[in-house]
Amino acid sequence: MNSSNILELLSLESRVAIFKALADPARLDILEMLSPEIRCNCHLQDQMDLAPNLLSYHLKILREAGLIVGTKRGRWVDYALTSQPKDLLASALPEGLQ
Amino acid sequence: MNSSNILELLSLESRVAIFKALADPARLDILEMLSPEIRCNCHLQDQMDLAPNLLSYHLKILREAGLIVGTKRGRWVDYALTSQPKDLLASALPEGLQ
DNA sequence: TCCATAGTTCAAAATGTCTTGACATGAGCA
DNA sequence: TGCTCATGTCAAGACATTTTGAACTATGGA
Repeated sequence: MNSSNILELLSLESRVAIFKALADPARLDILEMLSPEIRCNCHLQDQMDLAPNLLSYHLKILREAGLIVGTKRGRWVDYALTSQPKDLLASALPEGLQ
Repeated sequence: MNSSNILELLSLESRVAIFKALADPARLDILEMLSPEIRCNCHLQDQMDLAPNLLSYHLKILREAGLIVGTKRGRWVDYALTSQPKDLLASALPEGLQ
């Protein structure tokens, strides 16, 4: 499926949610840490100097936008970029910017 | 100049401003109208059902993010996408999403 | 010059997002 | 069971953005 097909499936709301998720320094930092590899919440916590509940809040926004996924592992949660973040993003962009 | 070089030049602030600019339905609409061609403010005005001052506000945010440029033509202003919106956007993204 | 029009700017109210602190949940271990 | 730790949820306040209405600037034409 190419990105113009996905585009028709993404609502304006979802597209806006994706850009809102990206529009915050803390969340850009989180995505950069997740870019090379999967990270547990605890690792992000160590790196970021954010209250734990605030980190949770930012991770939730990224999750709801579809950019990351979290999987439980015992008491911890591992976060990773979703499998096609590039496609998702391309679908969210206006045509001329793809 | 490739996008990783541009990335080093873009401040975190500018990167966030780009995504904030994209994180609004009205502004995504505007960008889509500008994607195929240059449009005068008056044309956008006709299509968008926004108060003129509100349209001005949204155009300003897009301008300040570096996504569009406006050039005066008599009483009107023509708006267009900047020449490298794709590169700009790629520079603003976290590595794994480029 | 005077007027009408296209567009912008400003201040204030309405709305939305972020941050904080207190509390809840659920897994592991004694 | 009872305790601790990692994470998440909730409500309230702090802060930022959007929207509104009024006033302003600049251009073209009578």
